[in-house]
Amino acid sequence: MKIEAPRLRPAPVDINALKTACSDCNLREICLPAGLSHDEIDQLDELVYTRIKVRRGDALYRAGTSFNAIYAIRSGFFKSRVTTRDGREQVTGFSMAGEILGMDGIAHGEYNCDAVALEDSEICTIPYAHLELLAHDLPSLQHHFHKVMSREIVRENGVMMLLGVMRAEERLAAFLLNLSQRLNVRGFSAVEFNLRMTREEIGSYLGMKLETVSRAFSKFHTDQIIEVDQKHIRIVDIDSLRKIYAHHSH
Amino acid sequence: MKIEAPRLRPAPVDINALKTACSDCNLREICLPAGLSHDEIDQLDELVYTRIKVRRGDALYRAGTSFNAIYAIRSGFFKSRVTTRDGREQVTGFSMAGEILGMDGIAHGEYNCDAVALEDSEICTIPYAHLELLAHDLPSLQHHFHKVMSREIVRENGVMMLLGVMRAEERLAAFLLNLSQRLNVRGFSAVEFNLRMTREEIGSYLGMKLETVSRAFSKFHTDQIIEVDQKHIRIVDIDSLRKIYAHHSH
DNA sequence: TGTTTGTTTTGACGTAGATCAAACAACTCT
DNA sequence: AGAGTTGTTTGATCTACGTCAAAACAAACA
Repeated sequence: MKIEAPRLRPAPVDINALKTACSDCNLREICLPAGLSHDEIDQLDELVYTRIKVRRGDALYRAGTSFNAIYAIRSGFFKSRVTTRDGREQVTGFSMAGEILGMDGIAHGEYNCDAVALEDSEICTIPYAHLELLAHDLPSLQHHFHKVMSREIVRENGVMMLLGVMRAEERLAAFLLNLSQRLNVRGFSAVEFNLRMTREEIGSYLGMKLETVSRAFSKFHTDQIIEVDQKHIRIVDIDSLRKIYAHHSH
Repeated sequence: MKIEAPRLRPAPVDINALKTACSDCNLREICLPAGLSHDEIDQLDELVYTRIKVRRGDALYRAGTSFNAIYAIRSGFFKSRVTTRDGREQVTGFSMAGEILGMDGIAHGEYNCDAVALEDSEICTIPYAHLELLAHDLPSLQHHFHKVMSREIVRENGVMMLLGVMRAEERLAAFLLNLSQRLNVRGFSAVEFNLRMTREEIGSYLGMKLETVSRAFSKFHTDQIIEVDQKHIRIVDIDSLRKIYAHHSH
């Protein structure tokens, strides 16, 4: 029997539950409002007036559709992916509550990726034109938005490192440590969680085949570094995981 | 791998030669001023008051040093790289005239990469604090700066695709086509150019070993797709190159 | 001009991870 | 509850690319 990892999110059913403003949102320290004053967040509330639900498997937006908003994840989990003509997908990232999606659309006026929900999710829509106007009035918002974009650049640098120089087990260790850290920031356990994505999606993200992902999981299990039961992961020996990640040797 | 000692910026030789303003710069349609009105570019001129030279092999900035400016390449060629503790480098990008460096520094107040000149280069320094102020007065500058950052995100998406799903020859084809296109935009030949980087640096960027890069070049040569003489490249059959790139099959 | 040092090419061989295949476990839908 | 579908694990085999080695070449320097 699998153990459910602790969750913060209560499942809101009615429409009123969705009418949560940034100022009330428990993600405000992580999300776009991070670093803004109380008054500033109040102004942001007026900007983020549309909240939508995206069901598991549905796309929040698709590559090629016209860009006019960025999105903050209020709850749920997403993958971003780019796809080739011949149908092969590269997962470019996984995103969780408090993270921003859609910044790839600013460049050319259309999104570059698909953003697909890996579980039922709630999304705050931030119309980009409004954001620009508000950023004009709130320098700290402007600055923070730059930071968010820059962080995405830095994150992608890290993925390039992963894909370019690391071996299969190092990649998976890096992936698990990254998830662990981000979940921890959000008040979840750093050592026990449920994966929201398949082995194939992990593999696509890490540039390896699903079988190789599976084998690496099994190897970590054998070495008593993690416990794996399907999507449920428990990190038993995080130091070993860090060592595998940091080693990079050879 | 050679380790370059960090150097302080060399004194510019002729201050007048360097005193080119954005408004006079032939890169203004490509660089940060792109899309700004004449008046707006004049304002930008006041912002970009420091120009420096960086000699081949020297770093414009290094990972970990504190961020306070972004840089526009006026002339020359750069690689950006991230390095692991154990000294392995991943080249995250190559940059040429009109392109912007240093946006990775906004996220955490320090640069995430080293930016190393691959030839003697001239750089326009854009103090970030000033840029934020000016962007406040010039909405179109703000918008364009967002675009530049977003483009970097999109570019990195493409590299992830390269590294994640493409095979060696596809990667090299993509690389050559990308270089060709960017050189062409700048008024250079799209089919004949000199590489500024070594096989090893290309390999690091593309996630393959220098021998594999060399073999792929030789293969293209044998197949009469390109002519290669050391760093000099002539694309003979660009359609074949595109086919190799677009194919992605298998 | 010759010596050194770094870069590129090419060949022979090894291997991490891909591919193929099969059994199984877990969801979905009726 | 049962049938179909999708995801996961594991084994056997294959291969694209890495590794090692050596020679040719080019650039840097004395």
